[in-house]
Amino acid sequence: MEGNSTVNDGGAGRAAPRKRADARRNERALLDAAAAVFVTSGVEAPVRDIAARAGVGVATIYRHFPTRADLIVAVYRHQVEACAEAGPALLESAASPYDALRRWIDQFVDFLVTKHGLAAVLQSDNAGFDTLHAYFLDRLVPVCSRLLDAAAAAGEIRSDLNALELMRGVGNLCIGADNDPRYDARRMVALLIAGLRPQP
Amino acid sequence: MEGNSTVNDGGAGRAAPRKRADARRNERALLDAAAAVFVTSGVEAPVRDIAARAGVGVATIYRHFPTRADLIVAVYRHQVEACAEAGPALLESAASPYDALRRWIDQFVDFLVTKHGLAAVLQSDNAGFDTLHAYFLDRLVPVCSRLLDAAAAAGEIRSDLNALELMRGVGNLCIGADNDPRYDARRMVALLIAGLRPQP
DNA sequence: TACGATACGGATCGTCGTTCCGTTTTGCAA
DNA sequence: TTGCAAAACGGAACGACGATCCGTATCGTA
Repeated sequence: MEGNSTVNDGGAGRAAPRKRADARRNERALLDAAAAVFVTSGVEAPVRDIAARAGVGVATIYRHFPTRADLIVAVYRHQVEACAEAGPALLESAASPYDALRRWIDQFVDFLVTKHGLAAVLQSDNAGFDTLHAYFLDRLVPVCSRLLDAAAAAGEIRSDLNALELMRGVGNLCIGADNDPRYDARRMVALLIAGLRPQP
Repeated sequence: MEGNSTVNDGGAGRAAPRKRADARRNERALLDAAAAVFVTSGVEAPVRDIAARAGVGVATIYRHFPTRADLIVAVYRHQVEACAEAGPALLESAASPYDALRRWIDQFVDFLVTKHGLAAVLQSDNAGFDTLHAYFLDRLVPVCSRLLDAAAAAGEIRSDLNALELMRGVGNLCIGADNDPRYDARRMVALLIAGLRPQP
């Protein structure tokens, strides 16, 4: 678990051309800088700020992460993976499939609301963010779908539900959850999840 | 119901200084142009586009509508008012308070999803949009609150609900409802409203 | 018709994303 | 160690945009 983080090391693929030392150093510096700047200024922080924090020129950022989406994905990949892997685990440990679903969504919400502006950008129709969109959806929708199916099979929720739609709904509810103490995204998400139950 | 649309005509106030003819003409032209451009390019369309469409210079836009929020409010004021007034009406005509609430939310959602990018900007933490935020909330939250209270009094929904939070939740769910046929905001909102019912 | 106030329009400034290009660094081989 | 080509770098430069400034044109009135 090391080496060229973003692209290489698919495992089997031919020729890992092995990047230069300064390139690897800068990529690491950029990831650290981006993570730090994201915390204080949000995921839409100016490119120049991130470059400055990392002590590199702006072009270097584009060389390593062609779009902002690539940078964001790289920064949060670990946490997204953790969330994805938590799905099956919860399904085993929780009292019921519905409970597993509820807890998993909670975890996802916890992740989102602590990332300044991530939820907002996650649904941006801005082309160039569709990579980000795609990554999150590809990784998490199947997990959510499994949980949904299990809960539906147990008769705990309605069966006409679509995982992608639910994930987007939850993501949307998390937008602006920071910077306004009057709005509690967790409570709204809880309401949405409560709405999944079979209607009387 | 005419005259200086944005500021004057509060009714009682001293001296409606009566703006110049060209000023009134331009304000009207700007409102029409903005409405048209918002439809095609969304509410975040470049200021220059709107000015060009109206046949005026950019400064004129800022003279009449200091912030973009002012322009958006002016363009949609009628429809927001209509929505606000529909609340009490529905409460009388609907079969039950919960039904009135459901229909009112539906109407609000219909309004939001047909306005390119309005829902997104409605929760933007960007200062300068807080005028917009404030207008929508001031006008609609009390209406929603009445509906909520009525439904709660009838025992149709839980009573621990907050109108502001609900409005923001609904607004958030409407973000990105256009430009992605896989996401149906109406369905998610319906789920959220279903979640309002007293839990078993 | 003349004049002051009002409003106008486009030039201008600062910010930001993105690209371009001359320079520096690195890895490797002689 | 030294030489060199490929790889990577950094900052200048460009275009889009929001916002402001200022010289000019227009309107209402005396």
